[in-house]
Amino acid sequence: MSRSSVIAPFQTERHDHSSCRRDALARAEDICLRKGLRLTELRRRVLELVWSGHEPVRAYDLLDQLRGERRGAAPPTVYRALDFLQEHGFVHKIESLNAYVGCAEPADRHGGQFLICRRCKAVAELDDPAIHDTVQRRAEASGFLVQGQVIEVTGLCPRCAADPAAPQPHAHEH
Amino acid sequence: MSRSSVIAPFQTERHDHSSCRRDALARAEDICLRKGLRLTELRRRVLELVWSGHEPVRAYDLLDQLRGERRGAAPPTVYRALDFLQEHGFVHKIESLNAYVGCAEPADRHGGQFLICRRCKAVAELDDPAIHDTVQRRAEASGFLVQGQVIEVTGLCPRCAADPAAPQPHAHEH
DNA sequence: GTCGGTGATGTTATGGTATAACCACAACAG
DNA sequence: CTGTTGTGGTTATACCATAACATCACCGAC
Ligand SMILES: [Zn+2]
Ligand SMILES: [Zn+2]
Ligand SMILES: [Zn+2]
Ligand SMILES: [Zn+2]
Repeated sequence: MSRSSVIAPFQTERHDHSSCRRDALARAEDICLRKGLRLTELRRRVLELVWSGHEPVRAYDLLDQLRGERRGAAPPTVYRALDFLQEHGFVHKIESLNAYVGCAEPADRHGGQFLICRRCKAVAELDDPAIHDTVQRRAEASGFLVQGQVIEVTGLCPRCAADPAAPQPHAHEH
Repeated sequence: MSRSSVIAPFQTERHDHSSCRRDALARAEDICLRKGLRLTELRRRVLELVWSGHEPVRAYDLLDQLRGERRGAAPPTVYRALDFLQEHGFVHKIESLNAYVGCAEPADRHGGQFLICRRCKAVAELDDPAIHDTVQRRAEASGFLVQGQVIEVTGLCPRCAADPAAPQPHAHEH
């Protein structure tokens, strides 16, 4: 058996998410220290907010939260922090949702493959070589030079598929 | 040899694009006739505009063109037409560009797999079973119930990869 | 020390994408 | 004729993202 390609699996309803968040921040701090990157207070806080759950977070939701904490927060505030975090692999953008999720394995650069639950909104991240290589090979078969892959699969996570009536612990409030 | 999985290949610099456009419109008219769908003047015109080239077209570019032809054109005008065309498979949305391309094989419903040239902006569409099945299998291996796939590959088309200095026949004017 | 460069953030404004809500009207079935 | 449905007009607003310039902290050169 090779290692699982699931690098951020769907979570059980009552997992200890504070440890997810803590681990992600610790990893980011470690990587920035080793690479000489500046994980400033703002960038650290935005990463922490993105890790408030396993659902993609929208930029203006982040902005609303920042406005409650920081004088003068504006769209560029959050987009610049997100740019930094994306550039160094700490968060991914979900193109089909215009929203952002934390990456659980930022150490190695990867495009990311995402399973997005339509019902509970949770996202799991794969880094499956079979998917990556198949896409790469079939694109090259058309003479195309591949530089990046966007792979976003929508559907139902195991829990929502099993019990469509179950509560949705992570659903956004509106 | 099985049939090629490329359903909308990259075009040569000087292909007869008016026949691409004409064929796409004829196919759409035929399908709508057989399915009892109403390809109205507006919808037909939007489809024609989307087929102005092989590059994704933005909704507000369509709107600008409609405004020159039609009194009272507004965002809902174009988005409603695009909704119809997407729903019935005549156009696809490129999520990573927020733009729309015509589909050359609208007969069978498919998510579409897109090769997007960063340089000339042209898009080729694949409908590769190997990609589709690999994504399906690997997602199911995580217990995920797949409902839709977004596959968008960015890079360089054969012509741009071969000659990075060549002119870009389809580039948008600004 | 202070000068100047660099990178991060503040600040204002704008551009780009998409939908809500309500209205008018045509086509059609009962 | 009348109610229903589908299409598009119209107005307004929400949501997503960047441009451009100002300010400030930091740090090394001198
Ligand atoms: Zn968690
Ligand atoms: Zn779910
Ligand atoms: Zn063509
Ligand atoms: Zn190209």
